[in-house]
Amino acid sequence: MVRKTKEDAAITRQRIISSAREVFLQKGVSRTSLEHIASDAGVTRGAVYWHFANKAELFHAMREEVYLPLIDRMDDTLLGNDGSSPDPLGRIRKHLVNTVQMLSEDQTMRETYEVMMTKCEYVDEFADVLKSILSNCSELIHKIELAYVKAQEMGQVGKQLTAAELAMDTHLFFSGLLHMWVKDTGGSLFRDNALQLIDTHIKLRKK
Amino acid sequence: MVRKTKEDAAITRQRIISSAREVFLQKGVSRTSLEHIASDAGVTRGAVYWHFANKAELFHAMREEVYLPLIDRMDDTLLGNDGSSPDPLGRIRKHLVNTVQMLSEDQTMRETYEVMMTKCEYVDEFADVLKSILSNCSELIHKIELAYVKAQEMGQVGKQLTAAELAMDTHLFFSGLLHMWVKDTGGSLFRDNALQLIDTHIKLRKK
DNA sequence: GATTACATACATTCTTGGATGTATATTATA
DNA sequence: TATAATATACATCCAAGAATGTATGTAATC
Repeated sequence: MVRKTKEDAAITRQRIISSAREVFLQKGVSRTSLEHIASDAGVTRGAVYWHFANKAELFHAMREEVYLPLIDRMDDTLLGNDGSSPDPLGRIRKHLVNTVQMLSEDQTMRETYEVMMTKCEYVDEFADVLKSILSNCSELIHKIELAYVKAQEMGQVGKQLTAAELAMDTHLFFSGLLHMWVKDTGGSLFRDNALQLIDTHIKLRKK
Repeated sequence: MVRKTKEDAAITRQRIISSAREVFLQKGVSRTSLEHIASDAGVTRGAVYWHFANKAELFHAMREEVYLPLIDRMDDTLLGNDGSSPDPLGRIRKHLVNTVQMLSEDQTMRETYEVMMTKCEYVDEFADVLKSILSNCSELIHKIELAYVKAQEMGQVGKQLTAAELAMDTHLFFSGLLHMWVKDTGGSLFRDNALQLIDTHIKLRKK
């Protein structure tokens, strides 16, 4: 009972990715063998090796499944491509809120973040993932900065600090929040208060 | 040539810890075998197993060597036990600056942070390390809050936000900064600008 | 002489990668 | 349109290495 149709194969591939995410989350990436993933997906290692050259490629597939659509959404919110009212500071806030809400609601995204932040060692084949993250950060900071420039032009935010400085502070705040949110599996410290923490951060630069 | 004196044994133990840190940094914790560590330290696995029950205990020893003294220093700076002038906002700033400077100057601390942030998977025996970190965060946030309370009493900081809110924002900013600092091995984005980023953050709440 | 501080040897368990098998889709051909 | 050829989508098997933990050996110290 082999040689399925292309659609069946695509389903198998997707199942393998989902299983990988789950087992990575439970065992950590290093301690997860391809046999673990295969049996969780109801296939054998043969299937895994057919779709992915090795564990690293599977990891990348898992990551991109979440990251690629995420970046698009962030751009829309931050740069105002979603046709909302011209409220740059509000858009920055909305971007932060949206991301946190997606983490809350989308289990796949939440698990992927948790794997990447606390269940993966960035060495050898995985080392360049960090480079990629850093590069994404640069772009994101720049987009936040653009929003702050507009916010300053509109008088939403004071000019005692530059837009670049404000953007960096916001980005660092949010990086910290995401890290703490993901690690705070109990929820009492950060997860339950994330929206309020964002509001605090935004209030600090109003007027 | 076995059975050294107690001092010799202590030196051996220390060498094993140092080697562990180096090899962890290069290979990641999971891919590091006790044989790797032993040969780097110039001993055999027998010596490693004599001093540590397993890799996890060795990891904890490596971590505590850096963390225990660090927490003491932070308390002194933040709570003003170092007898400096009563400038609470300045003490918060000093705490942030001190930590970044220690990261820059102390290779052992820098490597330990890098291992913990990007070369370790927090599963099974390592899972409770995250709990420990979260718990330390709570205490640290509380100490920052105390400093903000005093800063507000002295009029250094406005009262439109509570000290608890300010402390959370500062802590999240600094968590983000530490993560980015450690990952920014190139240095161009965060390492070279860390002190200025801290000043920006402090300026945002002055007056 | 007992214990310490290791070194050495061994048994076991995991994991990987590759080779090979194989039944079915798909495509080309006639 | 039927069929032959081939590529696909896996499953199965095997060999080899690597890592762990433990058990035991041993020499120096206390």
